[in-house]
Amino acid sequence: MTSVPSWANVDERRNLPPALAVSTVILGIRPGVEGGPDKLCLPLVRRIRQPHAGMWALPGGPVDARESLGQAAGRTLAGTTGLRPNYLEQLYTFGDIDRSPTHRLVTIAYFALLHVDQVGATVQDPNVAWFDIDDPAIAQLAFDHRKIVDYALWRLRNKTEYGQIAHRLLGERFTLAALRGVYEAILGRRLDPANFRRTLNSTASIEATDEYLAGGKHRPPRLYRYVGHGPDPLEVDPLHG
Amino acid sequence: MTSVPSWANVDERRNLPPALAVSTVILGIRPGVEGGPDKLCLPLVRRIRQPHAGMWALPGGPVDARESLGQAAGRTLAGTTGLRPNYLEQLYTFGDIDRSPTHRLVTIAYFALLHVDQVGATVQDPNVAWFDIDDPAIAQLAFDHRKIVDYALWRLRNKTEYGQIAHRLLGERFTLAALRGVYEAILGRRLDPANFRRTLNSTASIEATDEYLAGGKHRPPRLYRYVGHGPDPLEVDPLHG
DNA sequence: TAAATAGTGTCTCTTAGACAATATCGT
DNA sequence: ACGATATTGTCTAAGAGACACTATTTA
Repeated sequence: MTSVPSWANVDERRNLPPALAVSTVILGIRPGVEGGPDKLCLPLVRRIRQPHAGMWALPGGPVDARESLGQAAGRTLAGTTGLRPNYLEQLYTFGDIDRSPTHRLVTIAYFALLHVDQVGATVQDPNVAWFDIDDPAIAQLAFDHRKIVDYALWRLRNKTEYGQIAHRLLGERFTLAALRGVYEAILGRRLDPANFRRTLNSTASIEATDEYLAGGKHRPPRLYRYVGHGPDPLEVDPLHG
Repeated sequence: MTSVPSWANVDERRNLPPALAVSTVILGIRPGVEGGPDKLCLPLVRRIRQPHAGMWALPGGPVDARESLGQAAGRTLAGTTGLRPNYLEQLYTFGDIDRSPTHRLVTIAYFALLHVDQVGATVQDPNVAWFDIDDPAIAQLAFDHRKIVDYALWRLRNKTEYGQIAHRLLGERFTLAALRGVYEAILGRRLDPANFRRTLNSTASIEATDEYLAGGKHRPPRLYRYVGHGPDPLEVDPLHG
C-alpha cells in the first residue's frame, strides 16, 4: 500500500463501471424511561477502511452475483450486526456521481424493522452500536447515509396511516398502549388513547385475544394480535413477496 | 457469432458482476374519442437484439459511469423516443437473479410524465410506438417490464391524492374538466364535477386565471393554473431536487 | 380507598359524496 | 329558445379529534 491510494486517480475511476452495493436502515423501538416516550433507534457500524474510516455508517456491502438485492441486504446486515429483521423493504437507490469520494458507487438502500426483543441484541463488537434516532452523535454519517436515514424516517412516518408497520416493531402480541407508544414515537406526538383505540378497532387488522398482561401496577390491559392483509405490490420483499 | 451465444454459458455468467441499467415508464394522457373517457398511454420500443428480440420493451439502457441515475434515465429515453418529459421520478430497482435470461441485470426503473401535446410526438421509427395502457398487445413485454409498468400505475394511482401529478400530464393552463378527465383516467372511474371542483379549490395548489377557453360548443370554461409546492424528499429527481 | 391505567360514550368539526338547482355559452 | 356544459348550493354520512366518564386492577 502506498500513501496515495490507487483510487485517488480520478481518470482511472471514471473508466470503471459503477460498483453496486446495498445498505440497510434498521429501525427498532426502545421503551421510554421514567414514563417518557418510546424512542426509535438503529444500529450502526463503524467503518474500518477508507473512505470515511472511523465514521459510523449503515450496515451493508456489495451485491453478490448470485443473490437477489433483498438477499444481499439481509446477508450483509446479518453479517455485520447479527440481527434478523422480520421486515425488509426496498427504499430507494442512491447513485449520485460524487456520493463516494473514491469511486462511483450505486447503493440500493433498504429499510428493516425489528421486534422490540431484538433491539440492543447485536454482536459483541466495539464497531457496532445502537443510537437513538435523535442522538446528535449521528448527525453526520459516512457517505450520504444520513440522507438515507432521513428518507427512511420519512417513509416510516408516511406509512403509518396504512397500519401494518407499527406492529412489526412489536412482538406477536401486544397491548394497545404499547402500540400507541410506537405510533407516538414514529409521529413524534401524543395520541389520544380513546381515539387510538377506536381507530384501531375499526381497522380490522388488529384482533383482540383472550389474554391480559398481568404484572403491571394497575388494571391489566388486554393483549391484541395483528392479522395481516397482503402487502402493497413490491413494497415488501424478499421475506414476503 | 456462433449459434450458441457466449452468454448461454451459465458458469461464465455467474462470475460477471451485475450489469446496471435504467428503464423508464413514460406515461401520457390521450383525449377520449366521441365523449369517451381519456386514456393513459405510453411509448414502447421494440427490441432489436437478444434477449427478447422483437418484443416491446421500456426505453432504457446502461448507466454511464459519468452520469447520475436520473440523467441516465433522461438520456436513454430521449435517445430512443425523442421525448422530453417534464417529470421524472425513481420508481424501484429490480434485481431478481433470473429477470434476464442472459445475464445478471439490475435495472433502476424510472417513471416519467408527459404533457398532452407531446403524446404521440415520438421519433419516426417503426420500432417506437404508443399504446393505450389497456391495450392487450402489451399484456406481455420483454423481461419483467410488464411488472414495472403495473407498479408505475399503482404508484400513480396512489399518488393522485397528493395532487401535483395530474397537472404534469397537462400543459401550463387547463380547464377543470380536463383535469378531471386526467383523474378519471388514472383512477378508472367517474368523478362528480361539482365535488371535484370543490376539492381542488380547497387544495390551494390550483389557481384560477382570468382566461376562458373559447371555441367550444358550450359555455366557455375558466382556465386554471398549477402553483406547486415543494415535492416530497427524494420522490422527485433529477429535474427538481 | 387512592392511584393509575384500561376502556366507553358523546360531542363537534371537517370532509367526501350524492344530487338538485342555477348560469352562461353556441347554435 | 334549446342543448350542453360550467358553476353553485345543500344535504347526508363517515371519520378525526377533544374530552368527560366509567371500570378494574395493585398498593
